[in-house]
Amino acid sequence: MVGRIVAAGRAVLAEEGYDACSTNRIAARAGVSPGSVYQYFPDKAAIVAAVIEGWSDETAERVAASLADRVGEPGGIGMVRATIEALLSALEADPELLRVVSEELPMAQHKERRTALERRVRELTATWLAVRPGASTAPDPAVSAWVLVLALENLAVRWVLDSPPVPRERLVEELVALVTGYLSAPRPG
Amino acid sequence: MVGRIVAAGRAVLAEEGYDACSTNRIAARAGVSPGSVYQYFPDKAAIVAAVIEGWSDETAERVAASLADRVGEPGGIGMVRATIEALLSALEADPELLRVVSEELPMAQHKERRTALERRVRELTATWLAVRPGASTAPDPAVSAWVLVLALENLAVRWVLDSPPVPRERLVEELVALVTGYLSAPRPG
DNA sequence: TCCTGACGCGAGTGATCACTCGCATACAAT
DNA sequence: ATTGTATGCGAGTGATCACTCGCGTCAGGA
Repeated sequence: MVGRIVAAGRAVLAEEGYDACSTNRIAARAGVSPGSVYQYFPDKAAIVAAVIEGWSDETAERVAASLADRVGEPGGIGMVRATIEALLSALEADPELLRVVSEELPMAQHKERRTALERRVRELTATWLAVRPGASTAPDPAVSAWVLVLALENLAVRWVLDSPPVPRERLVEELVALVTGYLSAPRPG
Repeated sequence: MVGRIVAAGRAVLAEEGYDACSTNRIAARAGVSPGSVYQYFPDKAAIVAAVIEGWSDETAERVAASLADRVGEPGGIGMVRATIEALLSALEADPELLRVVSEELPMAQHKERRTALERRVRELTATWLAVRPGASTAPDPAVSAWVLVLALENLAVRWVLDSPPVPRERLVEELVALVTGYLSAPRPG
């Protein structure tokens, strides 16, 4: 029952957008009455939160799995490319919901949930940066991870949502160049 | 009178957030009656649009001026750094409004206005990339500009809004490294 | 002084929507 | 059969808010 409501919420959000996502609409979509919804959720925000949590977990899992599996491996360009591919695939899985989450939802309520995803990926990235060959000469991995994750996140999201005239392969090459270039850039220190 | 309303709208948006930004509140803040507002604006969205337009123009002007003045100059690291500084300064000018614009406003209505800002900066960047020394060996300037602008935009915005523990000087160094590293990264082609 | 019309006023209106409450139903225990 | 309970129902409610409309007010011209 909870599952049905969350699934309906997700469907309504993805298909009709946040503005059209009223509690009655979710209930109708789930095939239950508006009253029943409130036996399982305290308010509308909780339903939306559950939808976002589900999507966020799915997305994070895909990216994190790709990173976590290889944190100990000899770092190389293959690792970078594989992670970028994983990120793109994860975001491409449900573009409509991605659009709602990143463009329509009032961020105030869901900021923490979204940053949790980012933080998880960032920590994995920092770990990988720290153990990678040549790490001793590099600056603070936490800062580098922050830069890389935010840069890649925005580029990947915008590519999926705005579909600019850049083929996917080309995008991957650009992102790989961005990461490797940044990591090997000369520093003033 | 129009100016007063727009100024009030901007103040309410920046100080109280989008949710609290009702037409009556804007009117009260402007010291006029709700009815009077509708002699100058067709609806609430128009007021918000005017506020965003003003902020967007200010912001774009600062960044574009810094870029446009130097498009013909011998490109170098100084140019990159100066532009990044200009971007940061522009976004730091009104952090509260930046927060509302990038986190609270329903993007659906204002997407075009926001992308106009990005497009303007992107085109200037593409021009600079095309005439810069070594441009002939580089790939499509439009693609590179797209990558750079979106990456820098997100990093700058998040730095201003989330104030991570990275000093401003350090951030500038990281962003310069990101740009120079990307532009000098080896390509498969 | 009187007229006039444009400007601004603010209580009111209609619609929307999150949320509630009393009822029906189905099922379990006796 | 009868009672008790939990589950779902859906019309209703109260609050919010964008927007309107009829009135007062105060210019400036005669």
